[in-house]
Parts: sequence; C-alpha cells; structure tokens
Amino acid sequence: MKPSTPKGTRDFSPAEMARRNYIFDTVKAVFRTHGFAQIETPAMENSETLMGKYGEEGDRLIFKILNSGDYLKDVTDLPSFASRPSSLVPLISEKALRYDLTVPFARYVVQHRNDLTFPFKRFQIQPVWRADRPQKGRYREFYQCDVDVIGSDSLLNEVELVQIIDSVFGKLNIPVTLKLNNRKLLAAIAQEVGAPDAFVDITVALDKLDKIGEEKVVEELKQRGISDASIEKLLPLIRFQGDTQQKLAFLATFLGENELGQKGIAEVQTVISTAQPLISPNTVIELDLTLARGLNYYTGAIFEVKSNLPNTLTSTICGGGRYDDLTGIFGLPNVSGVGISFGADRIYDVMLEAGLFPSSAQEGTKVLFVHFGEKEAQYCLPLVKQLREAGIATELYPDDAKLKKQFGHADSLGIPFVAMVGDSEMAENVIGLKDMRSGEQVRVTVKELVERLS
RNA sequence: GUGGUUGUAGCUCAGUUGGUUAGAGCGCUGGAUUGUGGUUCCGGAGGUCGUGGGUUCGAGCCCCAUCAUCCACCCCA
Repeated sequence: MKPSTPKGTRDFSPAEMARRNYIFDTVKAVFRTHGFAQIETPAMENSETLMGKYGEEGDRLIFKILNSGDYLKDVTDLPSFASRPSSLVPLISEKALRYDLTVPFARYVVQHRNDLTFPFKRFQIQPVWRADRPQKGRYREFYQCDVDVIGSDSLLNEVELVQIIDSVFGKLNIPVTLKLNNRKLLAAIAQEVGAPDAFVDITVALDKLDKIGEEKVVEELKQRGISDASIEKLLPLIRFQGDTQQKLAFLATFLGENELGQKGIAEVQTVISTAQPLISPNTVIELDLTLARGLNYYTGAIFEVKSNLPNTLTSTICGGGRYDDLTGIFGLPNVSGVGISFGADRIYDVMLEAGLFPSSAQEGTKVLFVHFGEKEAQYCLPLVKQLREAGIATELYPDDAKLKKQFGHADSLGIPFVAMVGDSEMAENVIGLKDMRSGEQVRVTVKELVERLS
C-alpha cells in the first residue's frame, strides 16, 4: 500500500509550519489588540446544528460521520433507499465535521448565553472541512481564522472589522481590495424589480457579468425564472458603471422610497466614510453590488477580500458579513452578530507565490553541539542547559558520529552555529564555536558563547 | 455533481514509427578527509513504468477499464 493523505488534505513540514505559524501569530496578535478572546469548538457537531445553514450547495459539501456500532439498526427496508440515498443519511449519521466556524459559534453563544457578557468578541482559529473537489487554492481541510462580535447592532463593529483587515494584511505586506456590499441593498433591488424572493438568483447572475457579459446574464436570469418585466427593470443596474460614490448615488434614485434600500445605502455609506480615515493605503475599499456570498445567514454588510499582488491567487482570502438572527435558529432570537474569516491556507499560498515570508519566519535551532563520544556529550549537557536557560535554541547531537556527519546535520537543518567540545577544549575550559555561514571559527568561554548567541 | 489533464527512481522530468539490459539532473549513501559542513572529485544503492485486462512474435509507448492527480465549471476561505 502506498501511503497518502486523503484527497484535498495535506501534511505540513517543519518549514511549512514555521511559515503557517507566522500567519497565525500575526492574525492572533491583531485580534488580541482589538480585545477579542479565543475559543475552540469540537471538530464535529450534531448534524442538525449544521444542516440547512449554508444553502443547498453547502449541505452537499458537509462531511457526514457514519454512526458508530450498528449504524443500520434504525434502517428498515434498505433497498427502498436506493432511489433516494440522501434520505438514508439522517438514519445512519448524526454527526458531521464543521463546515465553517460561524455556525458552531452561534451554537456556542446560545448554549453558553448565561456565561457570556455581550457584546461578546471572540476569535477562533481551527480547521474546517468541505467535501469539495480540490483545486488551486481549494482544499478539503483548511484553517479559518474567525473574528466575530455578537450582541451588538452598531456599525462600529463593521468598521472595526475593516480596520482588522487593514491591519492584518498590512502586517503581512499583502495589498488588498476589500469588496463591500450589503444584503439589504440586494433585497431592496429584488423588491424594486418585482421579484422579492429572487435576490439570490439575481445577485448570482449579476456576479457573472464580468465573466459572461450582459446577454448571457439576461439569459441566466430567465433560466432562473425571473420575469421579463423584472429583467427589464434590472437592465439599468446591470449596465451601470461607476465608482463607489457614483454607485451609491445611482442606487439612491434606483431604489427610490424603498425603506430597506435606503437603510442599506446609509449603512454602506457610514461604514465606508467612518473606516476610510482609519485605514492605510494598503487597503482599497470598493462597493461591489455583484457580491452576494452563498451563505444563507447574512443579512447586512458582506465583505470579501482579494490580493492585489500580481501573479498571485485571485480567489477570496478573507470574507464575512453580518447575520441578524443566526442564533435564533438555536433558540436565542434578536441577537445580531458580524464577523469575518481569514483563509489561512490561501493567504499562505499568496505569500509563498509573492515571496513575502520573512527569514524570521523560519528560525529554528541556533546552535548545535557536536562532540566526539559519550564522555564529551556528558560534558556538553550542562553547557547546553545553560544556553537554553539564556533563551538560546540549542541542540546536542545525540549519537556518536563522525564530525563530518554532525556538521552535515547542522548544515542541512540550516543551523547557523556549531559548538564543538573535544579533549583540547575540555582541557582549556573553552568551546569551539563555528559560524556556519562565514566558516569562521573561534574559541570562547561559556559566558562569551552566551553573549555571542543572545 | 460536470468537463478536461497528467501518472516512469525519494523529487523534477526525458524515453524516437511498438524492438536487446528503461535514462538524466537533483536528493540519498560511501570514499578522497579517523577534529569540520556548505564547494570539488570518485564510487554505490534505488524502478512491478499507477493498477487490472486486451492487441502483438514483442508494450513504458497502442486499445479498454479502474484508481490517483492537477486544472476548469458550480460553489467557496
């Protein structure tokens, strides 16, 4: 049998982990300075917690966990399920791997509501699983870094999230475009053109405008059952081109007296004008009316972030939005939340492609002690301990081996210094220290050794 | 779920119209050098050519199936 990981999953080597941790450390540091507290939730949830929260496509992509033991004990007339296999799933599977961190968080909030102080600001960095077909920038297991504020309606939370986006990608040196939209605008547009239930269909079709052009978009709208009259009313919107302020002005007219629409416009306007003076030029904010996001639970602002670096992954590296009633499903109504999720694996891909990882992201052992045998190794142990206590990452080569091999080990691990102890060093109470980059070698006391490597 | 791509050494790949014993670079390993890595030189190990079947005197190469992989669509971080 040839060993391998399951489709769409990966192992991470020490070098990869060092770089991944650089991303996690950066993200965490920003979250903490904004006062978010970390939680974790289990990899698996009860299926009923997850199912129906992500839309039809989402349900299909949830990994289901087969019940333990006699999982067929509740199934009668098995052959009858051959024609409708999906209805067998609830009978043989009651748990599933989490699909995102937001829905488990909503469950967490409801379950622990009596222990929480609202507004509650939490962050969560854990893997999620999707039964997608893997491809570039798409994995079946990947890490999300979520920050959410729940129990507050204030748009200042949206503004804070924009600042966090600016801050994280600023620290990582990735210039980004933050695309902003609002579900209220999308719902209002659908109302105004006389297809109030079809706003998802309308936005999904609009989203393809750049790719397939106006004609095909109209065709797709028809296919999705939008009436000709509604499409006619949509055309001015489809054809409109302009920057964010022009779009808002256009919408103010297009949506007229529509209350939801005016509210959406005001929200977008407030978020942008409040956040703009607080962020760096690293982040470009733009209103993108084609941004829908498939997740069912969003009700207000929606965010999506893409890298502006040339020749890097073009897919979304961060996304999120406001959900007014996600906790309602679990029995706690009228609690609004807003949050975003950083896709660590995609950010990693972008940074690797652009060569953005600093060398400090791969520092390991600083000095390796090499020796000639048992006696010398014993002699090294207290020295090694002293260096470690001084905060210097230190290793002792464990086996008796030729110096060539021990030096080669330091070299292949990229350890910058080798400390050597043999008879003459022991006699003179010194340590041989070699700088592996320059090749320079000196004899120093323990005290000097600590000073040089600190 | 739909369409396509590619499977040859640990890795990246070459392999002519089907023809003797399947190659290269890198990596690994031993030596030159029993107190010195990275550079250099010499040697060595490592392959069921993804898997199963078929065509043929003969298959890494052609055909069928299957699995895996990557890419695109859908959707998404």
